[in-house]
Amino acid sequence: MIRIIRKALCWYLYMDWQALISGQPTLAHVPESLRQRAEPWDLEAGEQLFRIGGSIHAVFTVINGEVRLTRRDRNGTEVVLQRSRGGFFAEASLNSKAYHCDAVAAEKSTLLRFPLQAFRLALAEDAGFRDAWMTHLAREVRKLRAQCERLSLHSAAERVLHYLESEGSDGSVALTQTRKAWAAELGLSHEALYRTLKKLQEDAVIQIDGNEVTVRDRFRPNC
Amino acid sequence: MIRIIRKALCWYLYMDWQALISGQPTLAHVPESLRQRAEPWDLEAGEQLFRIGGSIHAVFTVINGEVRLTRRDRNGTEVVLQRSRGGFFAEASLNSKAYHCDAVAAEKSTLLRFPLQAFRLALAEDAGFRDAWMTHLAREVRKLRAQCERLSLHSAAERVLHYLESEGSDGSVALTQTRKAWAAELGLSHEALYRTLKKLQEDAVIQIDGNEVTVRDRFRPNC
DNA sequence: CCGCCCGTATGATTAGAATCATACGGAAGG
DNA sequence: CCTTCCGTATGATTCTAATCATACGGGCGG
Repeated sequence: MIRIIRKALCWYLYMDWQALISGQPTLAHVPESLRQRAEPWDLEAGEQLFRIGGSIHAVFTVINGEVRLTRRDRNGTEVVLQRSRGGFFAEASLNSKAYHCDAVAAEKSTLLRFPLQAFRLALAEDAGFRDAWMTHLAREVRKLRAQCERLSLHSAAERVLHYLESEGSDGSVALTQTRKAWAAELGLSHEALYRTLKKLQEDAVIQIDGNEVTVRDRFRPNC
Repeated sequence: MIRIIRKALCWYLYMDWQALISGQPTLAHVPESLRQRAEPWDLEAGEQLFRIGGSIHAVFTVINGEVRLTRRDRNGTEVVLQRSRGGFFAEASLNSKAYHCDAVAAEKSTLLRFPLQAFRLALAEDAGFRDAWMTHLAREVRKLRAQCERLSLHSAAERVLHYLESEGSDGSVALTQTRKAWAAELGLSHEALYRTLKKLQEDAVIQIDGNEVTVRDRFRPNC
Protein backbone atom coordinates (compact mmCIF):
# COMPACT_ATOMS: atom_id res chain seq x y z
CA MET A 1 0.00 0.00 0.00
CA ILE A 2 2.67 2.45 1.06
CA ARG A 3 4.67 1.35 -1.95
CA ILE A 4 1.78 2.27 -4.23
CA ILE A 5 1.42 5.69 -2.68
CA ARG A 6 5.14 6.26 -3.00
CA LYS A 7 4.97 5.26 -6.65
CA ALA A 8 2.13 7.67 -7.31
CA LEU A 9 4.03 10.39 -5.49
CA CYS A 10 7.11 9.72 -7.58
CA TRP A 11 5.08 9.89 -10.73
CA TYR A 12 3.50 13.13 -9.62
CA LEU A 13 6.86 14.62 -8.79
CA TYR A 14 8.32 13.41 -12.06
CA MET A 15 5.65 15.27 -13.99
CA ASP A 16 6.17 18.25 -11.80
CA TRP A 17 9.92 18.33 -12.40
CA GLN A 18 9.65 18.07 -16.15
CA ALA A 19 7.49 21.18 -16.17
CA LEU A 20 9.74 23.00 -13.73
CA ILE A 21 12.90 22.20 -15.67
CA SER A 22 11.50 23.63 -18.87
CA GLY A 23 11.02 26.90 -17.03
CA GLN A 24 14.28 26.74 -15.08
CA PRO A 25 17.00 24.68 -16.73
CA THR A 26 19.19 24.83 -13.62
CA LEU A 27 16.70 22.55 -11.89
CA ALA A 28 17.56 19.77 -14.33
CA HIS A 29 20.75 19.16 -12.40
CA VAL A 30 19.16 18.91 -8.97
CA PRO A 31 19.93 15.35 -7.90
CA GLU A 32 17.17 12.89 -7.09
CA SER A 33 17.99 12.89 -3.38
CA LEU A 34 17.44 16.63 -3.19
CA ARG A 35 14.31 16.52 -5.34
CA GLN A 36 12.70 14.23 -2.85
CA ARG A 37 13.25 16.79 -0.13
CA ALA A 38 11.92 19.75 -2.11
CA GLU A 39 8.53 21.05 -0.95
CA PRO A 40 6.14 23.20 -2.97
CA TRP A 41 4.98 26.23 -1.02
CA ASP A 42 1.99 28.40 -1.89
CA LEU A 43 1.88 31.95 -0.59
CA GLU A 44 -0.82 34.59 -0.60
CA ALA A 45 -0.02 38.18 -1.52
CA GLY A 46 1.64 39.86 1.43
CA GLU A 47 2.64 36.66 3.19
CA GLN A 48 6.10 36.69 4.70
CA LEU A 49 8.76 34.06 3.94
CA PHE A 50 11.36 35.15 6.44
CA ARG A 51 12.45 38.11 8.50
CA ILE A 52 15.73 39.92 8.83
CA GLY A 53 17.81 38.26 11.51
CA GLY A 54 15.92 34.98 11.23
CA SER A 55 18.07 31.88 10.94
CA ILE A 56 18.31 30.20 7.58
CA HIS A 57 16.70 26.79 7.20
CA ALA A 58 16.00 26.66 3.51
CA VAL A 59 16.71 28.09 0.09
CA PHE A 60 13.94 28.89 -2.36
CA THR A 61 13.15 29.20 -6.00
CA VAL A 62 10.15 31.08 -7.41
CA ILE A 63 7.89 28.96 -9.61
CA ASN A 64 5.45 31.76 -10.26
CA GLY A 65 4.43 35.03 -8.70
CA GLU A 66 6.83 37.56 -7.20
CA VAL A 67 8.93 37.68 -4.07
CA ARG A 68 10.47 40.88 -2.76
CA LEU A 69 13.52 41.15 -0.55
CA THR A 70 13.41 44.36 1.43
CA ARG A 71 14.95 46.29 4.25
CA ARG A 72 13.52 49.11 6.31
CA ASP A 73 15.62 52.05 7.34
CA ARG A 74 15.20 53.41 10.83
CA ASN A 75 12.61 55.88 9.58
CA GLY A 76 10.51 53.01 8.32
CA THR A 77 11.08 53.64 4.62
CA GLU A 78 11.10 50.36 2.75
CA VAL A 79 13.95 49.70 0.35
CA VAL A 80 13.55 46.89 -2.19
CA LEU A 81 16.84 45.04 -2.53
CA GLN A 82 15.63 42.54 -5.02
CA ARG A 83 12.54 41.47 -6.85
CA SER A 84 12.35 37.91 -8.03
CA ARG A 85 9.80 36.74 -10.57
CA GLY A 86 11.28 33.32 -11.21
CA GLY A 87 14.33 31.34 -10.26
CA PHE A 88 16.45 31.23 -7.16
CA PHE A 89 16.83 34.28 -4.99
CA ALA A 90 19.09 35.14 -2.06
CA GLU A 91 21.62 32.60 -3.28
CA ALA A 92 24.09 34.10 -0.80
CA SER A 93 21.99 32.77 2.07
CA LEU A 94 23.62 29.40 1.39
CA ASN A 95 26.73 30.75 3.11
CA SER A 96 24.99 32.71 5.85
CA LYS A 97 23.61 31.94 9.26
CA ALA A 98 20.92 34.61 9.35
CA TYR A 99 18.92 36.51 6.75
CA HIS A 100 19.97 40.07 5.99
CA CYS A 101 16.61 41.18 4.70
CA ASP A 102 12.87 40.51 4.85
CA ALA A 103 11.12 38.48 2.19
CA VAL A 104 7.47 38.92 1.25
CA ALA A 105 5.34 37.53 -1.54
CA ALA A 106 4.25 40.57 -3.58
CA GLU A 107 1.39 38.59 -5.09
CA LYS A 108 -0.05 35.08 -4.92
CA SER A 109 2.99 32.93 -5.54
CA THR A 110 4.30 29.40 -5.63
CA LEU A 111 7.80 28.56 -4.46
CA LEU A 112 9.88 25.48 -4.13
CA ARG A 113 11.59 25.08 -0.79
CA PHE A 114 14.85 23.14 -0.35
CA PRO A 115 16.01 22.36 3.19
CA LEU A 116 19.35 24.10 3.65
CA GLN A 117 21.32 21.10 4.88
CA ALA A 118 20.10 18.90 2.07
CA PHE A 119 21.02 21.56 -0.47
CA ARG A 120 24.50 21.98 0.97
CA LEU A 121 24.98 18.24 1.09
CA ALA A 122 23.96 17.89 -2.54
CA LEU A 123 26.43 20.61 -3.53
CA ALA A 124 29.21 18.91 -1.58
CA GLU A 125 28.59 15.41 -2.84
CA ASP A 126 27.25 15.75 -6.35
CA ALA A 127 29.89 17.16 -8.69
CA GLY A 128 27.42 17.53 -11.54
CA PHE A 129 25.01 19.56 -9.45
CA ARG A 130 27.84 21.66 -8.09
CA ASP A 131 29.08 22.48 -11.58
CA ALA A 132 25.57 23.33 -12.68
CA TRP A 133 25.18 25.60 -9.66
CA MET A 134 28.44 27.41 -10.39
CA THR A 135 27.42 27.78 -14.01
CA HIS A 136 24.05 29.14 -12.90
CA LEU A 137 25.71 31.71 -10.65
CA ALA A 138 28.24 32.75 -13.30
CA ARG A 139 25.51 33.22 -15.90
CA GLU A 140 23.47 35.23 -13.45
CA VAL A 141 26.48 37.47 -12.83
CA ARG A 142 27.02 37.97 -16.54
CA LYS A 143 23.39 38.82 -17.10
CA LEU A 144 23.18 41.19 -14.17
CA ARG A 145 26.35 43.03 -15.13
CA ALA A 146 24.94 43.60 -18.60
CA GLN A 147 21.68 44.79 -17.05
CA CYS A 148 23.53 47.27 -14.85
CA GLU A 149 25.37 48.65 -17.87
CA ARG A 150 22.05 48.94 -19.66
CA LEU A 151 20.34 50.73 -16.79
CA SER A 152 23.24 53.18 -16.73
CA LEU A 153 22.35 54.33 -20.23
CA HIS A 154 20.35 57.52 -20.18
CA SER A 155 18.17 57.23 -23.23
CA ALA A 156 15.31 54.81 -23.76
CA ALA A 157 16.42 54.03 -27.31
CA GLU A 158 19.93 53.15 -26.18
CA ARG A 159 18.54 50.76 -23.57
CA VAL A 160 16.36 48.99 -26.09
CA LEU A 161 19.25 48.59 -28.54
CA HIS A 162 21.58 47.45 -25.76
CA TYR A 163 19.01 44.86 -24.78
CA LEU A 164 18.72 43.56 -28.33
CA GLU A 165 22.47 43.33 -28.67
CA SER A 166 23.26 41.81 -25.27
CA GLU A 167 20.28 39.51 -24.72
CA GLY A 168 19.54 38.56 -28.28
CA SER A 169 21.46 36.60 -30.85
CA ASP A 170 22.76 38.66 -33.75
CA GLY A 171 20.64 41.62 -32.74
CA SER A 172 17.38 39.73 -32.65
CA VAL A 173 15.23 38.85 -29.65
CA ALA A 174 12.06 36.84 -29.27
CA LEU A 175 10.24 38.45 -26.35
CA THR A 176 8.89 35.99 -23.83
CA GLN A 177 7.26 38.60 -21.63
CA THR A 178 4.72 41.38 -21.99
CA ARG A 179 5.95 44.80 -23.01
CA LYS A 180 5.03 46.20 -19.65
CA ALA A 181 7.32 43.63 -18.02
CA TRP A 182 10.01 44.44 -20.56
CA ALA A 183 9.68 48.14 -19.75
CA ALA A 184 10.18 47.36 -16.07
CA GLU A 185 13.28 45.31 -16.87
CA LEU A 186 14.62 48.22 -18.89
CA GLY A 187 13.88 50.62 -16.05
CA LEU A 188 11.39 52.57 -18.17
CA SER A 189 7.73 53.42 -17.84
CA HIS A 190 5.66 51.35 -20.23
CA GLU A 191 4.58 54.52 -22.02
CA ALA A 192 8.19 55.45 -22.68
CA LEU A 193 8.87 52.00 -24.11
CA TYR A 194 5.84 52.08 -26.44
CA ARG A 195 6.89 55.47 -27.74
CA THR A 196 10.50 54.46 -28.15
CA LEU A 197 9.60 51.30 -30.05
CA LYS A 198 7.33 53.28 -32.32
CA LYS A 199 10.03 55.86 -33.01
CA LEU A 200 12.72 53.25 -33.62
CA GLN A 201 10.44 51.51 -36.11
CA GLU A 202 9.59 54.76 -37.89
CA ASP A 203 13.28 55.55 -38.15
CA ALA A 204 13.89 52.05 -39.54
CA VAL A 205 16.35 51.24 -36.79
CA ILE A 206 14.51 48.14 -35.64
CA GLN A 207 11.90 45.82 -37.04
CA ILE A 208 9.09 44.36 -34.96
CA ASP A 209 7.23 41.25 -35.99
CA GLY A 210 4.95 40.10 -33.21
CA ASN A 211 7.30 39.19 -30.41
CA GLU A 212 10.36 39.19 -32.63
CA VAL A 213 12.38 42.41 -32.38
CA THR A 214 15.39 42.87 -34.65
CA VAL A 215 18.02 45.53 -35.26
CA ARG A 216 17.98 46.48 -38.93
CA ASP A 217 21.00 47.03 -41.08
CA ARG A 218 21.25 50.70 -41.82
CA PHE A 219 24.56 51.44 -43.40
CA ARG A 220 25.73 48.86 -45.87
CA PRO A 221 29.42 49.67 -46.24
CA ASN A 222 30.55 49.15 -49.82
CA CYS A 223 32.11 45.71 -49.63
CA MET B 1 71.13 28.20 -7.80
CA ILE B 2 67.74 27.43 -9.28
CA ARG B 3 66.54 26.77 -5.76
CA ILE B 4 67.64 30.25 -4.71
CA ILE B 5 65.89 31.89 -7.61
CA ARG B 6 62.78 29.92 -6.86
CA LYS B 7 62.92 31.01 -3.26
CA ALA B 8 63.31 34.65 -4.22
CA LEU B 9 60.42 34.28 -6.62
CA CYS B 10 58.27 32.75 -3.91
CA TRP B 11 59.10 35.60 -1.57
CA TYR B 12 58.30 38.12 -4.26
CA LEU B 13 55.00 36.42 -5.00
CA TYR B 14 54.19 36.14 -1.32
CA MET B 15 54.50 39.88 -0.90
CA ASP B 16 52.48 40.36 -4.00
CA TRP B 17 49.68 38.13 -2.81
CA GLN B 18 49.34 39.77 0.56
CA ALA B 19 48.74 43.10 -1.16
CA LEU B 20 46.36 41.55 -3.69
CA ILE B 21 44.32 39.77 -1.04
CA SER B 22 43.73 42.96 0.91
CA GLY B 23 42.18 44.41 -2.23
CA GLN B 24 40.33 41.24 -3.25
CA PRO B 25 39.52 38.87 -0.39
CA THR B 26 38.47 36.12 -2.78
CA LEU B 27 42.11 35.73 -3.80
CA ALA B 28 42.94 34.57 -0.27
CA HIS B 29 41.47 31.19 -1.12
CA VAL B 30 43.40 30.64 -4.32
CA PRO B 31 45.48 27.55 -3.59
CA GLU B 32 49.25 27.66 -3.76
CA SER B 33 49.36 25.49 -6.86
CA LEU B 34 47.23 27.97 -8.76
CA ARG B 35 49.11 30.99 -7.41
CA GLN B 36 52.28 29.65 -8.92
CA ARG B 37 50.64 29.58 -12.32
CA ALA B 38 49.21 33.10 -12.12
CA GLU B 39 50.90 35.67 -14.32
CA PRO B 40 50.73 39.45 -13.93
CA TRP B 41 49.84 41.19 -17.17
CA ASP B 42 50.29 44.88 -17.91
CA LEU B 43 48.20 46.47 -20.61
CA GLU B 44 48.28 49.88 -22.25
CA ALA B 45 45.10 51.83 -22.86
CA GLY B 46 43.32 50.39 -25.88
CA GLU B 47 45.13 47.07 -25.85
CA GLN B 48 42.97 44.05 -26.55
CA LEU B 49 42.75 41.03 -24.23
CA PHE B 50 40.66 38.80 -26.41
CA ARG B 51 38.23 38.90 -29.30
CA ILE B 52 34.76 37.57 -29.75
CA GLY B 53 34.93 34.00 -31.00
CA GLY B 54 38.45 33.50 -29.70
CA SER B 55 39.00 30.34 -27.71
CA ILE B 56 39.35 30.65 -23.97
CA HIS B 57 42.75 29.91 -22.46
CA ALA B 58 42.64 31.93 -19.27
CA VAL B 59 40.51 33.76 -16.74
CA PHE B 60 41.46 37.21 -15.47
CA THR B 61 41.12 39.50 -12.54
CA VAL B 62 41.70 43.26 -12.68
CA ILE B 63 44.33 44.54 -10.23
CA ASN B 64 44.02 48.13 -11.32
CA GLY B 65 42.79 50.05 -14.32
CA GLU B 66 39.66 49.25 -16.28
CA VAL B 67 38.67 46.53 -18.71
CA ARG B 68 35.63 46.76 -20.96
CA LEU B 69 33.73 43.87 -22.44
CA THR B 70 31.98 44.96 -25.61
CA ARG B 71 30.09 43.79 -28.64
CA ARG B 72 29.55 45.53 -31.94
CA ASP B 73 26.25 45.35 -33.73
CA ARG B 74 26.28 44.92 -37.48
CA ASN B 75 26.17 48.67 -37.94
CA GLY B 76 29.37 49.01 -35.97
CA THR B 77 27.84 50.57 -32.88
CA GLU B 78 29.73 49.47 -29.80
CA VAL B 79 27.74 48.16 -26.85
CA VAL B 80 29.47 47.92 -23.48
CA LEU B 81 28.36 44.73 -21.76
CA GLN B 82 30.45 45.17 -18.69
CA ARG B 83 33.05 47.49 -17.21
CA SER B 84 35.38 46.03 -14.66
CA ARG B 85 37.50 48.22 -12.40
CA GLY B 86 38.67 45.48 -10.08
CA GLY B 87 38.06 41.81 -9.47
CA PHE B 88 37.22 38.94 -11.77
CA PHE B 89 35.27 39.53 -14.95
CA ALA B 90 33.64 37.22 -17.46
CA GLU B 91 33.36 34.51 -14.83
CA ALA B 92 31.05 32.63 -17.18
CA SER B 93 33.99 32.05 -19.53
CA LEU B 94 35.00 29.23 -17.17
CA ASN B 95 32.23 27.15 -18.68
CA SER B 96 32.60 28.28 -22.25
CA LYS B 97 34.74 27.30 -25.20
CA ALA B 98 34.84 30.68 -26.95
CA TYR B 99 34.45 34.28 -25.86
CA HIS B 100 31.12 35.96 -26.53
CA CYS B 101 32.50 39.50 -26.51
CA ASP B 102 35.61 41.60 -27.06
CA ALA B 103 37.75 42.78 -24.15
CA VAL B 104 39.84 45.93 -24.22
CA ALA B 105 41.78 47.79 -21.55
CA ALA B 106 40.08 51.18 -21.26
CA GLU B 107 43.16 52.67 -19.59
CA LYS B 108 46.62 51.52 -18.52
CA SER B 109 45.82 48.44 -16.45
CA THR B 110 47.31 45.52 -14.61
CA LEU B 111 45.63 42.12 -14.62
CA LEU B 112 46.32 38.74 -13.18
CA ARG B 113 46.03 35.90 -15.64
CA PHE B 114 45.13 32.35 -14.58
CA PRO B 115 45.51 29.54 -17.14
CA LEU B 116 42.06 28.07 -17.67
CA GLN B 117 42.94 24.43 -17.08
CA ALA B 118 44.80 25.20 -13.89
CA PHE B 119 41.84 27.24 -12.62
CA ARG B 120 39.38 24.47 -13.42
CA LEU B 121 41.62 21.90 -11.83
CA ALA B 122 41.90 23.96 -8.66
CA LEU B 123 38.11 24.30 -8.51
CA ALA B 124 37.68 20.56 -8.97
CA GLU B 125 40.29 19.46 -6.44
CA ASP B 126 40.32 22.11 -3.74
CA ALA B 127 37.07 22.14 -1.81
CA GLY B 128 38.02 25.30 0.08
CA PHE B 129 38.73 27.24 -3.10
CA ARG B 130 35.57 25.94 -4.66
CA ASP B 131 33.46 27.10 -1.72
CA ALA B 132 35.16 30.48 -1.77
CA TRP B 133 34.44 30.75 -5.49
CA MET B 134 30.76 29.90 -5.02
CA THR B 135 30.56 32.39 -2.18
CA HIS B 136 32.21 35.01 -4.37
CA LEU B 137 29.71 34.41 -7.16
CA ALA B 138 26.73 34.43 -4.80
CA ARG B 139 27.83 37.71 -3.21
CA GLU B 140 28.35 39.21 -6.62
CA VAL B 141 24.82 38.19 -7.57
CA ARG B 142 23.40 39.74 -4.42
CA LYS B 143 25.27 42.97 -4.96
CA LEU B 144 24.36 43.23 -8.62
CA ARG B 145 20.68 42.54 -7.98
CA ALA B 146 20.63 45.35 -5.44
CA GLN B 147 22.39 47.61 -7.92
CA CYS B 148 19.82 46.84 -10.61
CA GLU B 149 17.02 47.70 -8.21
CA ARG B 150 18.79 50.91 -7.38
CA LEU B 151 19.32 51.88 -11.00
CA SER B 152 15.63 51.30 -11.59
CA LEU B 153 14.79 54.11 -9.17
CA HIS B 154 14.01 57.32 -10.98
CA SER B 155 15.18 59.97 -8.58
CA ALA B 156 18.74 60.75 -7.59
CA ALA B 157 17.84 61.07 -3.91
CA GLU B 158 16.18 57.67 -3.87
CA ARG B 159 19.28 56.10 -5.40
CA VAL B 160 21.54 57.66 -2.81
CA LEU B 161 19.34 56.50 0.06
CA HIS B 162 18.98 53.04 -1.45
CA TYR B 163 22.77 52.86 -1.66
CA LEU B 164 23.18 53.85 1.96
CA GLU B 165 20.65 51.28 3.06
CA SER B 166 21.78 48.38 0.89
CA GLU B 167 25.55 48.83 0.85
CA GLY B 168 26.04 50.35 4.25
CA SER B 169 25.54 49.01 7.73
CA ASP B 170 22.68 50.57 9.63
CA GLY B 171 22.32 53.33 7.04
CA SER B 172 25.93 54.42 7.19
CA VAL B 173 28.61 54.08 4.52
CA ALA B 174 32.31 54.92 4.46
CA LEU B 175 33.03 55.84 0.86
CA THR B 176 36.16 54.24 -0.56
CA GLN B 177 35.93 55.93 -3.93
CA THR B 178 35.74 59.44 -5.31
CA ARG B 179 32.34 61.04 -5.67
CA LYS B 180 32.65 61.01 -9.41
CA ALA B 181 33.13 57.26 -9.28
CA TRP B 182 30.20 56.96 -6.89
CA ALA B 183 28.05 58.99 -9.28
CA ALA B 184 28.93 56.59 -12.08
CA GLU B 185 28.00 53.61 -9.91
CA LEU B 186 24.67 55.26 -9.14
CA GLY B 187 24.07 55.93 -12.83
CA LEU B 188 24.09 59.71 -12.27
CA SER B 189 26.15 62.56 -13.62
CA HIS B 190 28.57 63.83 -11.00
CA GLU B 191 26.82 67.20 -11.01
CA ALA B 192 23.52 65.55 -10.16
CA LEU B 193 25.14 63.69 -7.27
CA TYR B 194 26.78 66.83 -5.83
CA ARG B 195 23.46 68.67 -5.95
CA THR B 196 21.53 65.77 -4.48
CA LEU B 197 23.99 65.36 -1.59
CA LYS B 198 23.78 69.07 -0.88
CA LYS B 199 19.99 69.02 -0.92
CA LEU B 200 19.76 65.92 1.28
CA GLN B 201 22.09 67.54 3.78
CA GLU B 202 20.13 70.80 3.78
CA ASP B 203 16.94 68.83 4.35
CA ALA B 204 18.64 66.99 7.22
CA VAL B 205 17.97 63.62 5.60
CA ILE B 206 21.62 62.59 5.60
CA GLN B 207 24.78 63.65 7.35
CA ILE B 208 28.16 63.81 5.64
CA ASP B 209 31.38 63.74 7.57
CA GLY B 210 34.30 63.43 5.19
CA ASN B 211 33.81 60.05 3.55
CA GLU B 212 31.24 58.91 6.08
CA VAL B 213 27.67 59.30 4.85
CA THR B 214 24.79 58.49 7.20
CA VAL B 215 21.02 58.50 7.06
CA ARG B 216 19.69 60.67 9.87
CA ASP B 217 16.77 59.84 12.06
CA ARG B 218 13.95 62.13 11.17
CA PHE B 219 10.79 60.95 12.86
CA ARG B 220 11.29 59.68 16.36
CA PRO B 221 8.10 57.74 16.97
CA ASN B 222 6.99 58.13 20.58
CA CYS B 223 8.31 54.96 22.13
C1' DC C 1 58.03 77.09 -8.65
C1' DC C 2 54.79 77.10 -12.04
C1' DG C 3 51.37 75.07 -14.94
C1' DC C 4 48.29 71.35 -15.83
C1' DC C 5 44.98 68.03 -14.71
C1' DC C 6 41.38 66.29 -12.10
C1' DG C 7 37.96 66.16 -8.51
C1' DT C 8 34.80 69.16 -6.39
C1' DA C 9 31.24 72.49 -6.80
C1' DT C 10 27.48 75.48 -8.59
C1' DG C 11 24.57 78.04 -12.13
C1' DA C 12 21.77 78.15 -16.55
C1' DT C 13 19.55 75.82 -20.09
C1' DT C 14 17.49 71.98 -22.29
C1' DA C 15 16.23 67.42 -23.52
C1' DG C 16 13.68 63.63 -22.45
C1' DA C 17 11.27 60.60 -19.58
C1' DA C 18 7.73 60.37 -15.81
C1' DT C 19 3.21 61.26 -14.89
C1' DC C 20 -1.59 61.96 -15.66
C1' DA C 21 -5.30 61.25 -18.72
C1' DT C 22 -7.87 58.78 -22.06
C1' DA C 23 -9.08 55.06 -25.24
C1' DC C 24 -9.35 50.43 -27.32
C1' DG C 25 -9.50 45.44 -27.58
C1' DG C 26 -9.04 40.85 -25.93
C1' DA C 27 -9.27 37.47 -22.17
C1' DA C 28 -11.21 35.82 -18.07
C1' DG C 29 -14.96 35.22 -15.05
C1' DG C 30 -19.61 35.69 -13.31
C1' DC D 1 -23.55 37.53 -22.75
C1' DC D 2 -21.98 41.19 -20.27
C1' DT D 3 -18.69 43.17 -17.13
C1' DT D 4 -14.17 43.77 -15.50
C1' DC D 5 -9.43 43.90 -15.78
C1' DC D 6 -5.19 44.32 -18.01
C1' DG D 7 -2.02 45.12 -21.73
C1' DT D 8 -1.48 48.15 -25.48
C1' DA D 9 -1.36 52.71 -27.24
C1' DT D 10 -1.10 57.82 -27.65
C1' DG D 11 -1.51 62.83 -26.21
C1' DA D 12 -0.55 66.75 -22.90
C1' DT D 13 1.96 68.45 -19.17
C1' DT D 14 5.42 68.52 -15.66
C1' DC D 15 9.66 67.85 -13.67
C1' DT D 16 14.14 66.26 -13.05
C1' DA D 17 18.51 65.14 -14.37
C1' DA D 18 21.76 65.71 -18.39
C1' DT D 19 24.42 68.96 -20.50
C1' DC D 20 27.17 73.01 -21.04
C1' DA D 21 29.68 76.47 -18.76
C1' DT D 22 32.52 78.28 -15.25
C1' DA D 23 35.30 78.33 -11.10
C1' DC D 24 38.36 76.75 -7.35
C1' DG D 25 41.92 74.11 -5.04
C1' DG D 26 45.14 70.34 -4.39
C1' DG D 27 48.53 67.16 -6.24
C1' DC D 28 51.86 65.95 -9.60
C1' DG D 29 55.38 66.53 -13.06
C1' DG D 30 58.31 69.41 -15.69
